[in-house]
Amino acid sequence: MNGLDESAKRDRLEELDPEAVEELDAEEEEDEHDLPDLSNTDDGVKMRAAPNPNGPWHIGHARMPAVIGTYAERYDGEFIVRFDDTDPETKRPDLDAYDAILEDIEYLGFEPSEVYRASDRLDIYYEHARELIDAGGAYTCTCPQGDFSELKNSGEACPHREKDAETVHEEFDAMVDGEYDSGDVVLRVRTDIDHKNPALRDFVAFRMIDTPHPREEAADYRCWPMLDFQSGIDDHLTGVTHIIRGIDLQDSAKKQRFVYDYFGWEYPEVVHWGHVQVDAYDVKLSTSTLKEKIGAGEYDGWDDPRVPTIKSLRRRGIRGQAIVDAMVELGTSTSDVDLPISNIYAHNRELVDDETDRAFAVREGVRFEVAGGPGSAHPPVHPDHEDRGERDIPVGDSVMLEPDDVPEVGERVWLKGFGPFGREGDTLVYTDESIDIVREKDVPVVHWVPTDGSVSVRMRTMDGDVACFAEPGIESYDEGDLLQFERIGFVRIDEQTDRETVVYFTHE
RNA sequence: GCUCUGGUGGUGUAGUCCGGCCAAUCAUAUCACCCUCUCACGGUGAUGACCAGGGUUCGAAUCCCUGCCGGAGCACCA
Repeated sequence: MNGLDESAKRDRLEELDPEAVEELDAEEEEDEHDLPDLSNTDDGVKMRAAPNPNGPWHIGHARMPAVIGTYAERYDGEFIVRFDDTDPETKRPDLDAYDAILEDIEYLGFEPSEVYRASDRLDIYYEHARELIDAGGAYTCTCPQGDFSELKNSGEACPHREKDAETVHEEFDAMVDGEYDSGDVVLRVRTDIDHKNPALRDFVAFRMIDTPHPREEAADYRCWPMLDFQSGIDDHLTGVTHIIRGIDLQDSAKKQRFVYDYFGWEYPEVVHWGHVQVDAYDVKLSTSTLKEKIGAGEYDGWDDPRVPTIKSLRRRGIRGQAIVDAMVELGTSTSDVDLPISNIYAHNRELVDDETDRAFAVREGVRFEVAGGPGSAHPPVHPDHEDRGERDIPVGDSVMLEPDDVPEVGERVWLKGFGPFGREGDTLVYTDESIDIVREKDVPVVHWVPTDGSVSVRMRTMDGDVACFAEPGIESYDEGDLLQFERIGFVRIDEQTDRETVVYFTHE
């Protein structure tokens, strides 16, 4: 049977056992995935997100948990979070970011099976460095940075490369004990000094940093591992089977394989993906840029609607699932990808539309007296679900319309859920006509609010705040609830006070 | 300069390994129509792509060559 191709196999099976074909089809349907298959999954799947906790996450960061979380579910595996916080100086960790990141992951709908902090594990790295020295795989080097770079580029070893292990041990111990200052000495991995790719030649594994780590538990260490060493050791020790990382780390696996070879370890499967760009924002998707601008007061904080962070999307009422869906659709290709924010919106709309109650709100309301009419309006809570009941909007002497919806004198308009009106001067006069005028005469149907009793709303959008009035009744919603302002878009109730309701605009 | 690595509609993706079933999949986007007391949701339809040029072949998105364009690394950042 193995000599046959898929379709021939299927045809043959069809003859022998039609039911089995149906089962096969059902299985295939379940097997359809947005993400490509992982290779080598027989021994399980364990992946990791290894963020540097130097700030809360922007939208691009959501891709890692989205994809590895999805893979973990698909292969019945797991994923861990490891904070790669081994640079107390130039990429200094932000103490609040550890929990902020874990919250973001939870909001996206995933739970890591384990959480590590590299800064808790220095002794483990030292231990492995010593083993590596014993294996002849590392040496201490006091070359000035520029000098080594020149030697390296011409494929020449530096004089320190042939030191005996004993000396290297002594010097490394002194590094660990903090007896050197920043820049004085490093521990290098002995790779291949004339490897054709200069990027892989004898890279740095440990260096000295004078600035104490912000975490108290790690503040006494001065000898810090570099990413390629630390991450390589940890991936093996924590049982990671599959690594996904950016194309900027394309050489990491190649560097780390030298270390793995010294230890006799097997390297995990690796997938590289490109960068994600999200449209619709003026700011770069960069933690340090955001930190700077927020610090300078250009934005209100990490959840300002104008800022491309996960916290911002969350506050706007976008479901974590919508972000995950959009990210998973991007796949894992090595080229850079553009993610239109509208894609996240489309997924969100699909998730929330059916269960979100409707309400009226007008921006820049134009006031009209009303004459006649039923005195109160009863539009449905949701047009597709009569069983959810109807709203009750008492109408006093006047209503407000949006400027675009104001009819000309003599024209008619249908106030949604209320009835037909004709404009006479600045008064809307009830005409008591049937809905046929909408169906047959193209009378526009518009939303509105009563002047009396409507609620002052501040709607925060990506383009700034908009003052609105919303129908009475929205006070009864809780903070965190979603609403659809009919003909405007979805909003999330952020804050209810006596004076006003603050909502965040989600999307149309 | 050296070394990696890519290029399918506006966007993302399938197909590329093992050439034909690809006049190229699906989603989103945009437009139109239908439904509708929302411009939401839903339905129907339309728009729109194999980077370029050569070669191999009966046949190329797929293989080969050249070119063009892009991304990344060559840090005591992650």
